[in-house]
Amino acid sequence: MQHCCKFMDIFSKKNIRPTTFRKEIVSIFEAKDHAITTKEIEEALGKHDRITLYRTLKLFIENGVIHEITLPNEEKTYALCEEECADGEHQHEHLHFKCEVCERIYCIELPQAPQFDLKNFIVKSMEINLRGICDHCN
Amino acid sequence: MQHCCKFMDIFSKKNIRPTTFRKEIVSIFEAKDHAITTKEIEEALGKHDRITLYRTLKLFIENGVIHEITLPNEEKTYALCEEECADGEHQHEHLHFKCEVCERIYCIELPQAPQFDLKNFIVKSMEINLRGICDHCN
DNA sequence: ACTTAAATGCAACACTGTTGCAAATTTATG
DNA sequence: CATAAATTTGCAACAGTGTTGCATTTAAGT
Ligand SMILES: [Mn+2]
Ligand SMILES: [Mn+2]
Ligand SMILES: [Zn+2]
Ligand SMILES: [Zn+2]
Repeated sequence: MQHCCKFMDIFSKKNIRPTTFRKEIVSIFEAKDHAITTKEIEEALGKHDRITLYRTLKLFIENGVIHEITLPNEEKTYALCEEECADGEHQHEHLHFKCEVCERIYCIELPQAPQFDLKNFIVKSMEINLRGICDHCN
Repeated sequence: MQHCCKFMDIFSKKNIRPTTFRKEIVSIFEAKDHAITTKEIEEALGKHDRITLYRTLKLFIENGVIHEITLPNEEKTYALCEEECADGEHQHEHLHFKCEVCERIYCIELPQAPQFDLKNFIVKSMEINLRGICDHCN
C-alpha cells in the first residue's frame, strides 16, 4: 500500500518508476482537458532539463501513459491515454479534433470506428484528424 | 503555344515558372505511383542543392502542385495533387494508406467523404490515414 | 540585345530530437 | 539502517530537417 495520489495508479499499472520529475509531468497532463505541446509542458515546469523531458515523453509513449498526436503543419502534441493502453499498444477508438478558434487539439471518443471498404487493401489501423470549431468556441 | 511536355500544363495552370530544376522535380513525381520522401527525390536527382529543393517543394505545395503527407513516426512524403488544387487550396477527397509490407504510401480517392456527427463541433475538414497491406502486396 | 524580375547556390542559423557518459536518485539487500 | 546495484538525471556534443539573407545566375518582357 502506498500513497493516495492519482498518478501512483498510472505508474504501478504501466510499470514505471514514480520519480519526482515523472509525477510532475503527469500532473501537468491531468490539469488539461486537451492535448499539449512540449512547449506548454516546459512552461508549466519551472527550471528543468530538456533532454530528460524528451526521454520521459518517449518512455510514457512506449508504456501507454500518453500518445503522440501528429497533425500536418502543427507542432506535435501529447495527451494521456486510456487505461487499456500499455506497452506500446495503444488502443484508441478516437479521433483528434483541432479547433481553429482556440487552436486546441482534443481527443474525441467514437462510438464506433468508421469502415473503409478498399477492395484488396487490408486495413489494420486508422487515424482520423478533423479541423473545425470546437463545442466550447461554437 | 509552347512545348508538348506534360508538365508544361502543370506549370502554366498553377502559375509557376518552368525552370529546369522544377521540371526535373515534377518528372520524378510522375515516375512514381506513390508518395515519396525528400530522400527519394534527392536520390533521383543527381548533384543538387538541398535548399533549392526545399524551396521548390514549398512553392509546389503553396500552388497546388503537390501535397504533403504527414503520418506519425514517418518521414514526410509528397505526392502530386489533383488538377483542381491551386493556390494553397487543396481539394482532396482522398485518404492516405501506408502499406506495412512495401512501406509505400498511397493516395486513395474516396467515392464520398465519411460523415462524423460530433454534436456541437463543426467539422470543416478531415484527414484520414490508414495502415495495412496494399493491393499489390496482398 | 537590354532591362527587370525571379530563381538558384551557398553560408549561417534555428529547432527538434538523440546519444554517451558521469553524477545523483531510487530500489533492493543484509 | 547502511550498503550495493540498478535507474534516472543533467550536461555536452551531435544529427536531421528546415529556414533566412545575400550575392550570382537564369529567365522573361521590352
Ligand atoms: Mn488522442
Ligand atoms: Mn494524397
Ligand atoms: Zn475551440
Ligand atoms: Zn504494399
